[in-house]
Amino acid sequence: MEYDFKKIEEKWQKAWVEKQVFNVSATSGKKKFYLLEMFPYPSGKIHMGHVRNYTIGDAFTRYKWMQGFNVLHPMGFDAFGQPAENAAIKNKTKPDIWTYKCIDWMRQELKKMGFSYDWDREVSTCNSDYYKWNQWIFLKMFEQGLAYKKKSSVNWCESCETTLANEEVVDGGCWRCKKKVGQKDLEQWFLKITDYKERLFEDLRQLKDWPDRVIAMQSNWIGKSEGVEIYFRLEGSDEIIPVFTTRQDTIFGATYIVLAPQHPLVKKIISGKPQEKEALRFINKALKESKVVRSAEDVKKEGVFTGSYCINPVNNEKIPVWIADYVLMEYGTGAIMAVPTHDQRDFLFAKEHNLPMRIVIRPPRNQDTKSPEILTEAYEGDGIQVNSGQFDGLPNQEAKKKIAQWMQDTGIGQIKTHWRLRDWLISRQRFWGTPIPIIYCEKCGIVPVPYEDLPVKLPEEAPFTGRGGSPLSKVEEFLKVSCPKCGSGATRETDTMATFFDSSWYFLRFCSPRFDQAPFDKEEVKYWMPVDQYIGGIEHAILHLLYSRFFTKFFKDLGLIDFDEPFSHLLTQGMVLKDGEVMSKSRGNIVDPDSIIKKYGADTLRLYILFAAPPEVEMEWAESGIDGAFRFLKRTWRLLEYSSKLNKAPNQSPALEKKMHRTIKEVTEDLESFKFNTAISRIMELVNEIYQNRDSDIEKAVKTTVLLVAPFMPHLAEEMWQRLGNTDFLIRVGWPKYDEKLLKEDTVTIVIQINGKLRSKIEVPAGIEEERLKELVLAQEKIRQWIRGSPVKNFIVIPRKLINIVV
RNA sequence: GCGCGGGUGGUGAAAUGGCAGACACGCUACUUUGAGGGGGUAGUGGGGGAGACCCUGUGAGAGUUCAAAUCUCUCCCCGCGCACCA
Repeated sequence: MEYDFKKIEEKWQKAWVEKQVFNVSATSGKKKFYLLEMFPYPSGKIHMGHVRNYTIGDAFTRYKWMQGFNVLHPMGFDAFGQPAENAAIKNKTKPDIWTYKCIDWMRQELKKMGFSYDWDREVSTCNSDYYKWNQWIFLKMFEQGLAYKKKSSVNWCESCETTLANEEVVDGGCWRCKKKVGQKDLEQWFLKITDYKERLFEDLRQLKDWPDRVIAMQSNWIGKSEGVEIYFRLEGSDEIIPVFTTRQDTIFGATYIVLAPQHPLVKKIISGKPQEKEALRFINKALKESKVVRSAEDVKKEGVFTGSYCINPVNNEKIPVWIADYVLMEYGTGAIMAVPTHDQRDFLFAKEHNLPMRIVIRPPRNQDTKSPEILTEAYEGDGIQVNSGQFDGLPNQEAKKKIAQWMQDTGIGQIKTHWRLRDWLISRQRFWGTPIPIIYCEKCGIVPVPYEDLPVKLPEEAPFTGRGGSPLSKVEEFLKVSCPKCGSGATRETDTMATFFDSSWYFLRFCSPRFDQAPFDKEEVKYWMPVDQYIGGIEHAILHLLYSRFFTKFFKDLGLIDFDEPFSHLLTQGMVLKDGEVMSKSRGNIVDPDSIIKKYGADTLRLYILFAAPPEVEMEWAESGIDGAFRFLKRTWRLLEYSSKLNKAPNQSPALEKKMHRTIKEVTEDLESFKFNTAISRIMELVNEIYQNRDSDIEKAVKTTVLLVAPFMPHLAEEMWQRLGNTDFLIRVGWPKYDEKLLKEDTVTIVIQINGKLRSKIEVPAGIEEERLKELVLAQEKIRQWIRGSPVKNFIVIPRKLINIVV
């Protein structure tokens, strides 16, 4: 009875589809569970990262089914994006043809893994019946003033001829083509996510079942900080330069201020100064650089003196005004007060350019506050105020509050809350995305496309040359329209939406994927949402999750839903590495899941990937581990042979029964916290125990084993279940239960330590009294020799576990 | 630079204050009269010992504790994220 995985896997994959076992509908009275994995970009082939993500999700889905939940587990494709356009340029094909081919391919591969998806709910974001609702949502946002246009200096990739969000710039280069990114001024569409900053920040508290790490990243990204805006007057002028700081306690140590190169006052300040030429050269150079300049270690702190001075309002000191590219126009007021003694970046800059310093906070152990020149680095910690006028002697945290209030009272500054979060640029000068449903009319201006005219469809044909902006702008029949308001000639917006827009609400679409009255059916969403368990890569910890949270809050405000947060539980899985590196085409270290499936079957791949490491951490791909997984499958399979001999077998072994119940308990607990690796190892132990007891009645234990492995290796489990004489699909069979009474042990082994070192063990009745235990231990020959008459200073008893004798 | 993870045998990893290395991979020996990534049994952190056993050991160092892989501090290294965030 060979284990023919190919035949078995095909058989059950077919059966699941034919009997529609994973097709669900909202059924009131039935407890629901919505499990979602981040849908893939259809690049063509699935990679190990997908396999890991979806295997984790599938195992949990099947477990939830067996627990009696009505489980929604959908799959779709995040199908818009630049690779399709690049493929069109390169291969003289069309983005839609390329994309749909890739989707077909990937769907095939996902099916071969035996994942429990309700395929009837599949969506692709590039279908007009999906992106129509992107446009609908955009129009709603436009009505609310949440979608607006502004001119803004954006990252511009010459190679891709497109704007890039800051998020899309990696090491000063385009995140796709890696080429250097410059800047360009364009009228762009933005979404006013900043209107939601308080709620996005406050509601993080609701997300108790998200990893702390992700909460921390989101929190830092939104970046609420309380501080003071301080007003510096330009010397010999009425011009005021506002500066935001959270370190107002260091204001007496501000020895210069620095403006961003884009600061509006820069040109005025330098004009007519001897430094003007040099300053202009520096500014022009800085403006050409992309906005995202990440500090490499060897990057010098570059900057120039403007020739102007301003007045530090707390002590009327005249301090120089500099320009430097380490100050960003986008953050704060585009100007900073520099305190080199207490900010490391300012310190490095001051050293480089020979600027003055003053210590204003004394570290707890350091008395010398007169010689800043001997410092080797800035002191950023807490301490006592010095050289700070009336605030001398106060602990700086206390001074922080007092100084803020004093500034507010005297008008030197104003207490302000500052947020880091900026509005979201969604315009893309690309073809393969959702057209922004806006029309420009010479008479009426910006006119939204009427709802009844949606969707604004992408044209069938467009020239894909890769040059000179978006292909859409060259398609006449798309471009030329009549104004919906006045009927005169007008043109369409040719920008398309960033694909993050598409994925910010797909989890809602899955609840009613064919609904044609609105993006989603309120009633369906009411039943299924929120997503009970969301699973995906850590790389989406900020943007995708933040945007999805933003959309959810927006829908709530529209009255379409009644919850604040879309994802109750979040699991971020680790990456799959090969030889310590991420698998990638460029590194040439990709292991194709398909080749593993051919050789060993999907169940083996699933088992291996779950067994190799806990889901949250990176896992190292080691092919040798596959053999072990394959062996375990065959070993489990062979249990059938022994169970066929069952009839003759005498009673069940009590030890085996005990092990069985213990295993059920442990596996259940492990699954609840996604510890698949230890869950599997416990099942392995149970199987080992069955083999030890194969001469007794093992029927119950084998059946239990089949149920326990069902989430991990479902094809094999279904086949075994059937051969054991059952007819139900496993997801409809209840998850096994354990008997608490059988878990109790009559005796326990207690470890005996002397001075913390393991010296002996003793087996005693489980309920033994402490005094009796003490007697027994001290009577042990070995223990007597170790103690050798020294007085026992301490005798620590940890019930049922351990004794430590201190002598 | 900032933020977040992590460092345990030859390998993937267990153990989250209480027996370090569960479960696997690999390796070694034996075994099964049928080879080719078959099954079974035993062994396997390092050092010492014929042996019962002993010493030692979780990146380095210090601390807390009866007891530390686990908690605290300093340092080193690796990975990931980021908008030099004032």
